[in-house]
Amino acid sequence: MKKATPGELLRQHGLKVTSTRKDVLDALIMARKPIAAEALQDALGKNADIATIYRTLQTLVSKGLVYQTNFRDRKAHYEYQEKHHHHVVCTECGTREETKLCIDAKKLARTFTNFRTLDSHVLEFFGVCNKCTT
Amino acid sequence: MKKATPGELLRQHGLKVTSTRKDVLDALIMARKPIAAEALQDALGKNADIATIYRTLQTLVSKGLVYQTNFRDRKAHYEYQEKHHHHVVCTECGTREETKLCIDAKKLARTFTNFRTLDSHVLEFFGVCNKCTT
DNA sequence: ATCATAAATGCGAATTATTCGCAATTAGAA
DNA sequence: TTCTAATTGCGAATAATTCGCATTTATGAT
Repeated sequence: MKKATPGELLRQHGLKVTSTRKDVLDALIMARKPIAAEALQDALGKNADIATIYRTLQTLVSKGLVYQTNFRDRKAHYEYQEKHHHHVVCTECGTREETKLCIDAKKLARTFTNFRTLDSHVLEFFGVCNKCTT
Repeated sequence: MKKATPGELLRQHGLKVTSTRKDVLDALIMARKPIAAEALQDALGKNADIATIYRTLQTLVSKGLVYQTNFRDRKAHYEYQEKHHHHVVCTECGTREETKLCIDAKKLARTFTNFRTLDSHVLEFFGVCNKCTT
């Protein structure tokens, strides 16, 4: 199957298709990495209002289309979630890399929590990258 | 072995023992749950400056004495890390509960990342609690 | 114990990320 | 096409966190 367009993705998730939403989602897909709201605005060439961007991001996160995380740098980062994954952050230089390292939360939810189901999780690793270690 | 006092903990981690640091660490130990900087100041009876509290928290986090996380509510939460654990957050009512559900990052680091070692990780689960589900 | 010094603190002000209120616009159902 | 609820844009407001700098303090050496 070919990849869905931003508009199709929005529709599939029961969202009204507006140009801002398409633009934001498209920029997130292009970025291929976690990106903060302001950087997203830059990517959009200032064509979008920052408050609208924040509202749009909230919406996308609530639908599971976008992964929201934070790297201990006081701002939220957003990433289009094509396939689920997490990151390793270097506490020295801030470099981030993707990792497949993950946890099967859904399967373990009932054993380890009182929640019936878990919708999502945030998982980020911190360490010192090889460049900074030497 | 009996539990170390805040002062001893600080010394063990190579930190200067100051009264603010002892107070902050003590308040965190008493809290027994994640707490934001401002709430910590309240717990301290306003006796400590908020900027100092933030600096102290950074220090404690960098030494691994304190776990810093965020629950998608725009502020950082800090918790004394006596034994390692994480949380499940209800996206409806904000309730948080502890969970033992975790991942053995150190063991898996070399297989899944290019980092030699991982110092810490943030892991938080989001779902809808039983009260809000019904 | 006293001293010297680097580290930690307190204060106020500055930043910066994020949200709010409201009027104007727009997507999608009828 | 029309109607209506949802979305947007704008400006201003909040709230969390950090900064600069003068003052104080903990600790190691004398």
